[in-house]
Amino acid sequence: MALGRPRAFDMERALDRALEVFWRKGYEGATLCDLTAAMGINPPSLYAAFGNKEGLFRRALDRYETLHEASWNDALAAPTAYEAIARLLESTAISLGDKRNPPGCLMVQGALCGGEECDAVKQELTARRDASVALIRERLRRAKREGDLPDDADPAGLARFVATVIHGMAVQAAGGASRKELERVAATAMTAFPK
Amino acid sequence: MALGRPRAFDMERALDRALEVFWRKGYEGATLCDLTAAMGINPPSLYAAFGNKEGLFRRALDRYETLHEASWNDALAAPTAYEAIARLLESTAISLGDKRNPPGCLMVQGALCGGEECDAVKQELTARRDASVALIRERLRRAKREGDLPDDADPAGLARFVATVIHGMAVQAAGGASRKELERVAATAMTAFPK
DNA sequence: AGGATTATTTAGTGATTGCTACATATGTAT
DNA sequence: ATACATATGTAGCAATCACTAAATAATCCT
Repeated sequence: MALGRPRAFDMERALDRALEVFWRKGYEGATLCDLTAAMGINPPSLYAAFGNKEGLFRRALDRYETLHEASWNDALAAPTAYEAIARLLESTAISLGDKRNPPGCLMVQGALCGGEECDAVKQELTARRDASVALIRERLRRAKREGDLPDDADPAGLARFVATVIHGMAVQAAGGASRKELERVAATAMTAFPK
Repeated sequence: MALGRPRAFDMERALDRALEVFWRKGYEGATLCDLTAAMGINPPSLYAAFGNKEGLFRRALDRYETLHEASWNDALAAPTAYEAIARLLESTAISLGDKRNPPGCLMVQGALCGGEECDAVKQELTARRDASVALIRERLRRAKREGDLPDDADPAGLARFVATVIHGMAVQAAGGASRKELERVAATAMTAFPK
């Protein structure tokens, strides 16, 4: 067992509460007071466990990605590229339309812009969004090798289009769009996808 | 002429500077210190002219919309719905890809989320984004009446799809996407549009 | 039992936030 | 000239920001 006095709060549970706050208010809008209140701990405990606000945010980002990893993997594991992207957009609509979650997407609204003190966080989010574009692109490249996409298809361009639709759906959801509306957007987007 | 001591700064010029700051940092991230420095005035002048930070932001929003009004009107005035949307997406790509502007779109990143003190601003932005969806929808309804869109076309759904792509492009642009990449996204989106 | 190590609570820190009181400056109306 | 009305610069307001010093509490190891 670890040395010293044991931690009195549950890390994962506290992280989930912090995630909820960041998701709802963004990096800049989430105050330490909000965070400690939601997590049920005092500032020194937060700093001992996570370093600082930015460290906590990065951990919350990891947690957020973990929560969505399974549905992304499931979607991209579909036999054809078309089906993979269709499932990806559908699961995005379901997740963004779920009113049990805060509205919108942490990867988008966590820090699209802001004061200089959140430049690093802004960069981190951009990098993670780009990583998800790369994930889609690789799936489409594979599809092209497997003859599943036409030879003249452009995996990079299509991947960016799909990501654009996903991020646009996140903006719609932040503005209160329903699951049905998001699913309709997803279905329309799929008509742009080579079959 | 107006009574009292005349204003020593140019309102429009000052508003443009404020717009630039809000555009780059968002409503929450823009401090009054940033704003007064950029506008070249002291806080009391700002408050006398604009009421408070939120009032200044709303004026900056008006100015932002004015700047984009012409290209929106031009695009939607195209003879066919297809061409109207194509032009709309193209001009969006050009505007968002113009490195002389701050990255991204004020309507999106101005306040997607944030602390409670910016709830009103968040609502205002949502309302204005919804208004632009309505603008597109009305153009598509007209197209349907004119036989320019198939009878089974869904103007509301298509309008929301187009808005979703535009807002997604704004997120890409905030992350540094180039004009070319945005134009490619726009072109791909158009393949989902009935011709 | 006693020392070492880590967590927690309390109570703050200096810096920055949006905003304003007050005195002064600059214009018009009479 | 005097009164009135509005704008400006100086200086600073209370509140909140992210963060921490210091004392105490709870565990392990010897």
